Amino acid sequence: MFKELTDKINYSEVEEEILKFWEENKIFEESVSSRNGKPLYTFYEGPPTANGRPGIHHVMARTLKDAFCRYKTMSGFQVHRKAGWDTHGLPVEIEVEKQIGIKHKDEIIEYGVEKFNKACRESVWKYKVDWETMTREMGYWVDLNDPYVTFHNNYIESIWWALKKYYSKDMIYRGYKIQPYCPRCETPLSSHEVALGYKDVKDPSVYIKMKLKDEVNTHFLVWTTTPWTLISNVALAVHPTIDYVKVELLTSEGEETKPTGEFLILAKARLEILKEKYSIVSEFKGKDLLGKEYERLFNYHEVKEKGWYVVEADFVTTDDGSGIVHMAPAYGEDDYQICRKFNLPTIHPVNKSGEFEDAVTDFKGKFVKDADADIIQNLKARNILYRKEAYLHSYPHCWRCSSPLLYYARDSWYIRTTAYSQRMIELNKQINWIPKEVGEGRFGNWLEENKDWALSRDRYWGTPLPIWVSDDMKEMKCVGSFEELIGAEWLDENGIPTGKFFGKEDLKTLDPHKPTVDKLAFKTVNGKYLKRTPELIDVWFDSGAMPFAQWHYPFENKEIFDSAYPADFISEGIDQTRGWFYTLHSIGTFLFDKPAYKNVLVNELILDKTGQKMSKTKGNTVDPFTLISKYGADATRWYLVSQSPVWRTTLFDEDGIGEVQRKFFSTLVNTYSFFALYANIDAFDFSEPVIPIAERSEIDRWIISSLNTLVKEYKQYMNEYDLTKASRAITDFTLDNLSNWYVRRNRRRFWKSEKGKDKTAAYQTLYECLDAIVKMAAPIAPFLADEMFRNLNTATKKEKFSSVHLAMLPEVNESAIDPSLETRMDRAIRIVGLVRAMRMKSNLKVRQPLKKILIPVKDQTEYLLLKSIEGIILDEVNVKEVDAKIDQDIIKYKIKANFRVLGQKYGKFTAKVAEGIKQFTPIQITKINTEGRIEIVVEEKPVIIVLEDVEIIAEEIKGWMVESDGKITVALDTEITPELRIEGFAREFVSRIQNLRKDSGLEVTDRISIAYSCGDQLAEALYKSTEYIKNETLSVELTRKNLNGNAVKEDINGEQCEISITKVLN
RNA sequence: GGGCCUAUAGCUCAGUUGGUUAGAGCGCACGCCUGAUAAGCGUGAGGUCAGUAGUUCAACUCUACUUAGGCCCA
Repeated sequence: MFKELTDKINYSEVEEEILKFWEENKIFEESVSSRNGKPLYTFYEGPPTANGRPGIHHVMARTLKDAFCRYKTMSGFQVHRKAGWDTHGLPVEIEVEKQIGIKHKDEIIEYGVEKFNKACRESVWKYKVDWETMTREMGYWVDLNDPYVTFHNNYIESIWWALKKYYSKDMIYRGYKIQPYCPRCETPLSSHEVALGYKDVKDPSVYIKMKLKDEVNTHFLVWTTTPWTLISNVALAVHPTIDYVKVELLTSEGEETKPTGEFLILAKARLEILKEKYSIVSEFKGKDLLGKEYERLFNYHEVKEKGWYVVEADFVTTDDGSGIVHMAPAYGEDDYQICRKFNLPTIHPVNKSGEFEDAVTDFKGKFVKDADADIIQNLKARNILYRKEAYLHSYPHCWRCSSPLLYYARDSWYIRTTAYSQRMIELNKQINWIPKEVGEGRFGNWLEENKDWALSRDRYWGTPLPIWVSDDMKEMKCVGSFEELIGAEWLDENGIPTGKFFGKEDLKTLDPHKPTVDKLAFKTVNGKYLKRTPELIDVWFDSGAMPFAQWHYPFENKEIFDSAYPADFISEGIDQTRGWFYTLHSIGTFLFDKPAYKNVLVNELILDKTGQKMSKTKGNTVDPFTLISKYGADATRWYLVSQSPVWRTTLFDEDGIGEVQRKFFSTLVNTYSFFALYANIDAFDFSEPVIPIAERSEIDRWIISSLNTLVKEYKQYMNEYDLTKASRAITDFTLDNLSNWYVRRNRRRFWKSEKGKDKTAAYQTLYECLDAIVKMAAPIAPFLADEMFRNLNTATKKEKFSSVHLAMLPEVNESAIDPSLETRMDRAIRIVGLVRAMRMKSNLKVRQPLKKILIPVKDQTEYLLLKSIEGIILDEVNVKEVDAKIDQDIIKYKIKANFRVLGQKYGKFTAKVAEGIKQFTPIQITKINTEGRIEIVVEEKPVIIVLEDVEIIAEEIKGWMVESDGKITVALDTEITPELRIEGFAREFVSRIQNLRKDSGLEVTDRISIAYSCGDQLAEALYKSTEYIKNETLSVELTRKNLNGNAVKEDINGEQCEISITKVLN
């Protein structure tokens, strides 16, 4: 027996049952183990961080991951799915700081780094339960029992191994990094934190004159909004191709202007900033200025390198300022990069509280921002201040304490990624990006502009940088495994060697985090101690190392790693382009000289339904748990992937999930229920031999052909990682082809016909369709698909698999695809539509039989085509005859140009020829139609038009009602003869009886007896159709008698009638 | 400032190598159908295919620019 489902199905309950079934029977585990020995399809899970609650975008990302892993499993691959957790980094620290009430980084030391990190280690799992619940409820199959965790010792040891690889090839170096820094909290901020605190503020905007060394009385005009950085000025930058001018300032006395002998250099496009009159002395490009030296403004510091000359930089613009940019490498990223390029000195006279050091004698001890006014005063006194005003702009502030942030050069460790960026670009070409423009554009450009990776972080909770250095930084040692720590000497709290050494037994209890590793030192041959550099590494290195670190490679699992690198598939949000996608690629390229992944599916943001970004402050976030319990995971998943291509932004509208459920899911369930209802009545269990497709009826062959076409398309889309097209194709087939055409057209075969070959064929055909749909839907809607698969399979035992997720996808049966049959059916569907439209317009309901329709056809081929679908059309539109007319005496044709053909032949002449064709007389149309060619004259030139140059469509048929869709024209005979009227009564009457049966709650197999009372005309019609009526309504008796107004009153095509039905007990 | 993406009906989206009636769903109005139907089907209203210029016999489609929005980077 097939389990009967109703459309009142509670999807969440079904899903919970399926979850239990999966868990009790270890279906996920089996879906992996049952593919032992099969080719691997490698998937890498990008580790989420579990100290934030999961949101709807996580459901999206995980649906994609899950769908393709299931798809590949059902295609015969073995797909291991190891979960992972990203557990280090600033977000965790901030969470813990809040928890224990710390505001300042230094307080962590007071609190105790050990205690602090212990708290971090626990805080990491704050929302683990939520993540696990979400993962389970949404049906994301991933092995949560054996995840990789970035703070685990094995994971960290693998990272150390990788870092030593870098180190030993001289790929790690110390440098400066310009970081946003809060002078009050004394901590650098991440870009994420910076974004939180932009405020509009007024800063001084000053133009300064910088005196050229070798031109008399000539100054560069330089603009800055941070006067305090002028102390550290080391160069000026110009754009090489921008026009610059040298001007002489003029004084005016009355009408007269006099030269002052004072010259300024600035960008030509910025002349407007000059407040007095001037005359242009000369004009030149920026590159002509390169190398020109000028006098230092402030001489507090001695430097070795050459500075104070003009360099080129392409970020210089003429949007504001003077087109000449002051360079202070310690305080700006652009400045720093340029100064590295030209080997300029770096002057950093500011302490960690943001105050000038003593060396800056005039301003020492002042907070730099507060020193601005004094510096301006100083410049003014020296007559090198040209102009000063206020400047309103958006400037970042600390999100915790509101102090203006400073951009600071800080000591930092770098990975020299620029050394192999060309190789990254080459290897990127091997990666299949979906969509490809992310790979070529966003990611490609990022690689083109690659900068060295700032690896270190001055924080506490993270993977320690395994480098030990001497106090003078001259000696270094990089540790690439925990064993290499053996022999290191323990230090006490004050950093004094204790004489105790790290031994083999210490390996067992080692916590490779701070502060433990900081207590170890290596003694060098000349007696110096190497101590660990205090920094951690960027958490992005953690996640980028997961291909090998998840396996503790190379210390263990060499074979596993070798067979599982690179990944076949990864999928994350577009925000990972410069995050995980990059770090995987960068580390992979360097260590293994291979891309880390072959296919990467990028998904875009999910916005709310008005296109606004979802955020907690706006309150427009969507809670995945609520959705899943309300609609079920299947509908949510299906909605997310089918709504819009996943690599475009999705506007999330909850109503859409309801629609998916109502339309697709309930139609599918209804179709299944219909099947189950009659299959149970007829005890169909697919035990009969499969009827060859060739021996089935045409409509069976049609749906099987369409189904195979669908399977083919589906696999193509899935192999292109296009879930949107795949899901839409399934939906369209299920709704249009299967439910609204095949099942509707074939209902009678299930409930009427005797058992036999045709009925069996119908059951087998519908079963095969359902079976295939369920399998194709399984990757996206894993619950309902499994429920239906199991229901189908329990009854038929067609497959040995206990779950659809263990089964194989249907194969495409090419020989079952019959394109001409599909075209024919498409034609029939369109004709039926046209006839329905005409019935509509003349108010003739489909139950009223009509005499005939007439369809003009061009030739014998079309005639035969039409005849082959005649039966379907007649039955569907309730008409007695299809007349396929070839003769044209009563049909008026319209002719129009076939531009596609004509355009190639005539080029510029096309429009004129087309106009000529439009003017054809009916005789000319007939001539070209019968003779295949005709000569016309266009602009006095003879032109031969052949049949392929034109399209001829019937437009009107004399005396008939006509409807056309531009290709096919159908005429309908609307006359209702007495015989047709009688038949119409009978059809209408049957319909009423069926409704009554249904309303009375009768089973479809119950027998009834009917009594009715009505006028003579209707009674006569019913009498004549007695057999038909009894047969259709399963009634044993049909009698006319006086019901005295006590029964149901009906209007049968204008005739009043009373009807009563009674169930007959057998 | 740079890179990438997007712009088609009130809303969400299709639209093939350029070819002459630009489609679907939702919503709205009206009607029909129904022993699988809380469903479905049909009809109707609703489009300067963001704008401008260009290429072409022909542009929603190709090119350039502009405008608006989004994401990323500076």
